Amino acid sequence: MTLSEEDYIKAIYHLGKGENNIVSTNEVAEQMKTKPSSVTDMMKKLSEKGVANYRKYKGVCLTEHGLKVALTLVRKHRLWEVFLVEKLNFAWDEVHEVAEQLEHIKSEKLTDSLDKLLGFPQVDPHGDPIPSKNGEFKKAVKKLLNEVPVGTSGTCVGVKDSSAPFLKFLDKNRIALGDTILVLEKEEFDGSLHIQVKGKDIRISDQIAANLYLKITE
Amino acid sequence: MTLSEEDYIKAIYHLGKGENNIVSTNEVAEQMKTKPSSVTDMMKKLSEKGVANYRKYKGVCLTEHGLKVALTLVRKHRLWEVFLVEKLNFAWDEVHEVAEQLEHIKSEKLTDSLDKLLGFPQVDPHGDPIPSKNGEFKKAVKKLLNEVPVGTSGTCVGVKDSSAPFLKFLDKNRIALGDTILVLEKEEFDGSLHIQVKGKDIRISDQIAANLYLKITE
DNA sequence: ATTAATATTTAGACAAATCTAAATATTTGT
DNA sequence: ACAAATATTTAGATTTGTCTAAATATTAAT
Repeated sequence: MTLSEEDYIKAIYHLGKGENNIVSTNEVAEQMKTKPSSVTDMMKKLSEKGVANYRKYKGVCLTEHGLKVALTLVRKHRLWEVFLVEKLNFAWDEVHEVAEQLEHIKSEKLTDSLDKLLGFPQVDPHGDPIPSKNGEFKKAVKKLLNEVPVGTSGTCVGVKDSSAPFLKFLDKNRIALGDTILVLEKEEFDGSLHIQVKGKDIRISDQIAANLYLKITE
Repeated sequence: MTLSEEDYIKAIYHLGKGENNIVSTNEVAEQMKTKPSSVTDMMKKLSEKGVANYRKYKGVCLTEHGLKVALTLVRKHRLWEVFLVEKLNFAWDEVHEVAEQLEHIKSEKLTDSLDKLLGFPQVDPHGDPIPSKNGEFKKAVKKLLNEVPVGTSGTCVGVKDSSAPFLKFLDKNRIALGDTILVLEKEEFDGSLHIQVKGKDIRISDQIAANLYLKITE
């Protein structure tokens, strides 16, 4: 599998939202930052190789085999992201570009050893689940912190309100993007929450919780 | 710099034995497993890019800039080899192929963080020195263990006698390829040695020492 | 149901990296 | 110093992945 072929497979996978939906030539072209005519050529090639089902004017989706390739790429990408953050102290938002390169390294032994070194992580630094060696993995959804039930654990991935006061609050309470948050308790009276972040217990109001996005794997 | 260009630069570097000697088209072709005509084309390109000095029929060597590129590649290759052995428990002889891929990853931050994670190693698992960030590095030489002075430390990289009894002796004494050996003392009378391997002190005869290759950085 | 707008494909060209075969230069042996 | 052997380059072709422009198919709108 060529570097370029792998990139197209990943594009089809991601545009299909992990559901392997049929995606259009133009969608792929936009994602890959190429022209539709280039996509048509590549779709024919991927079809011949048995990794994609392509029908003229109808769009393309992955075959069973293509899906396996895509999941392996996603697995490698996310494992490397964990490595960069956990072992090399990269920041949350610095890992993507390098992981795009590292995901193409071909060595099953390398991938599995890395998985082991990292303690078989379930999610990457963006809270997205990491496919297992045999390609199974959970779906992730993004929800506001005040909408999840008690006992839920997830990764903090964004804010709804990005005003200075709110961001200052988060900073003061040591809540940062990429942190894992566990909901310990919810106060019925005012909807305030008791949560755990980086091993510390804190209490936050419903308003705060209504402005924090969590990514949770179901 | 293209993947292919980088491979040619490394080939020129290695054929020049780290001395940046002029190397011939045919030598490069053999090393790269391509045809001489392909090499000619690439040499012209590398010359135009300012990384090599190529003169028709005369051969090629690297420019100052090309040498820098080569040393960066060697640095990355060897750091990844250390990573694979130290962190992922790869064996001595399993690392090369994967490192060939990893050395092309472009991220200065990644390289330097890796260097730090590994504790700024001086040599790779084959005993070859690792260039520093700014391109300085020591040369390594291969010598028989009985020929080095007391106090010398090096990496065990091979055997002269590969008979079963000798290999069995090494195994019994826990001496393996890739191990670091330090010469503590030499007995003048019979030339026997007192050495340290993996934290253990052992004594070996001159005959044993005369059949073990050590790689030492001067 | 036709036309207009949009999406997709085809045809032909290009750059990178390679190859083969032929031409040319250099080196070696006498 | 000259012929033979060897090394190197040139010319022209091929593959991969891309592009533009033109042709064709699909979809949407009246």
